Amino acid sequence: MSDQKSNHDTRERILDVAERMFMTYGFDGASMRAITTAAEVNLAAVNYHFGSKEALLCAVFRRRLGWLNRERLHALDALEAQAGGAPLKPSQILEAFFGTLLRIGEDESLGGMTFLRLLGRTLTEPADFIRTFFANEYAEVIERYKLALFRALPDVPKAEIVWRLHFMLGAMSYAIAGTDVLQVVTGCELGDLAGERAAASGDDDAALARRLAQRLMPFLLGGLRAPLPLAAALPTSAQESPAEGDSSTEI
Amino acid sequence: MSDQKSNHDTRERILDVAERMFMTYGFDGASMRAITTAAEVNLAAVNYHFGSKEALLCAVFRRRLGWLNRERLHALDALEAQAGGAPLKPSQILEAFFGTLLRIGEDESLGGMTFLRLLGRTLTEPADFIRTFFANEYAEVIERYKLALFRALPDVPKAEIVWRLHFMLGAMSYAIAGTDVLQVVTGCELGDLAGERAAASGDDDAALARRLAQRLMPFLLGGLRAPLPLAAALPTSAQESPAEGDSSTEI
DNA sequence: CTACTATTCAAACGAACGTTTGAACGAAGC
DNA sequence: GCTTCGTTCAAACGTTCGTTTGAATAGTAG
Repeated sequence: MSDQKSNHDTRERILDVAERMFMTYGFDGASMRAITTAAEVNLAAVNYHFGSKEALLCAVFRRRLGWLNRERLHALDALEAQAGGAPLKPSQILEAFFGTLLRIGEDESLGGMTFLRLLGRTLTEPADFIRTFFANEYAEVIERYKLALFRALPDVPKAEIVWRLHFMLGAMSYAIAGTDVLQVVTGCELGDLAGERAAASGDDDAALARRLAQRLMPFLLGGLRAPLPLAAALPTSAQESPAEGDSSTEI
Repeated sequence: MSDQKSNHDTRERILDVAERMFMTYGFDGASMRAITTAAEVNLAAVNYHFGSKEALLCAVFRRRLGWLNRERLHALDALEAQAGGAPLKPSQILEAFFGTLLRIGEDESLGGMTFLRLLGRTLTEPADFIRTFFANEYAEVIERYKLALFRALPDVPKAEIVWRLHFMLGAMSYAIAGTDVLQVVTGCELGDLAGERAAASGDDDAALARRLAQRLMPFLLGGLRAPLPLAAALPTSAQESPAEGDSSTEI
């Protein structure tokens, strides 16, 4: 019955199934019994190999985020080396950050759209262990990219850049998680998207990922370089907020 | 001990507490026992007044979304009446849609930031009853605004507008839900945001909501009007995709 | 063959969950 | 006063959850 399940085969099979079920049903909604049954392993296997359900979720993410964060840092290193000390272009930075992420969706061996959707969805889960896990996992990468954006946009207040980075992450997360409500909401009574998605279901998810990237990147860039809001009614932070008069057209 | 709890007082108190606890712990994470204990009502009160936990969540949203959707439709009606048949400006449409939403955050009697955060968070919950509930609740409003955007941006392919509406909803949802991971992620080692939020905690949430709106609207508008992606590698949908050459600067 | 380690398995554990029940309570109508 | 109806209450129901346990089963080295 059991073909050749080496020691690591069970672990990997659990991770694959857990990735898919956490994505579909959420962390609370995917029970250990459902996961282990679908993975055709014993109920106790998860606790034996990973320790707990929470540790399993972290393991699911660690398997993918290692590659992602490494690749993101390499991409930034390469860009900065190529620029030779000069500030990067915002479009380059976004391409390195979001393009690398979206490439996961095109490659099933990196997790594919399943992992992308899981990632986008899990970022909003309120459980504490998830929050601290992602904070630790993302800290270095975010810090590097934030500094790169600061250098790329010296005339934009740093707080504004952080806000917009926040907005961009949100737009991306929803976009990739969005088989949900929003797909239903925005897709109602419009055949175009449905038709596109139906046509894409024939292809791999890879095509959908490429299309998503092509659509998302210009949006993010447009948002990042949008005119600054008027400085009125922002009396608290008396930080660097001068000279946004003409930056509105040039940022 | 019990002051003067009229019949409706219990219902309202349950709704208030449920709103806050669903926001903090999520739908699964907030147990009936925790909710009823915090509301100082009997455990059976929820099932008596609302029928079930799922119905309670829907009631929490219905209490707020009624006002929101009505206001959104009125705002659009007013704009279109004022324009007298001419297409609206995209900024007007976004202001009517997102500005109305963000005004909730400024008014505690409309739910305040608590409800905004709950809304942003719940939109990603994978439970089926939540998806269908929001789909029904939002259908009319989204349809109206989508058509308004189509008329406002006649040179932009409709599918592209829907994508960008999707992105905007995502950016907004994350922005308002974002006490979470993203606040931690983007806030690490940057004193500005933390300082701003600390300073804002002195004020109401209203100040935070206003600041958020001021920051979010330009970002969304910039994303909506960003240059279109190149039509290359999009062979499937042979729809209206001409004339994006100069629309990149003017949309 | 034996001993040992790593893994799998069926079974059970205690806790927490959403929901139901039937009695008790209190104000209003006749 | 008595009944009626909407509401509250303590208690329990049955289910499902994540986790633990101890025996059974390979696979490997001595």
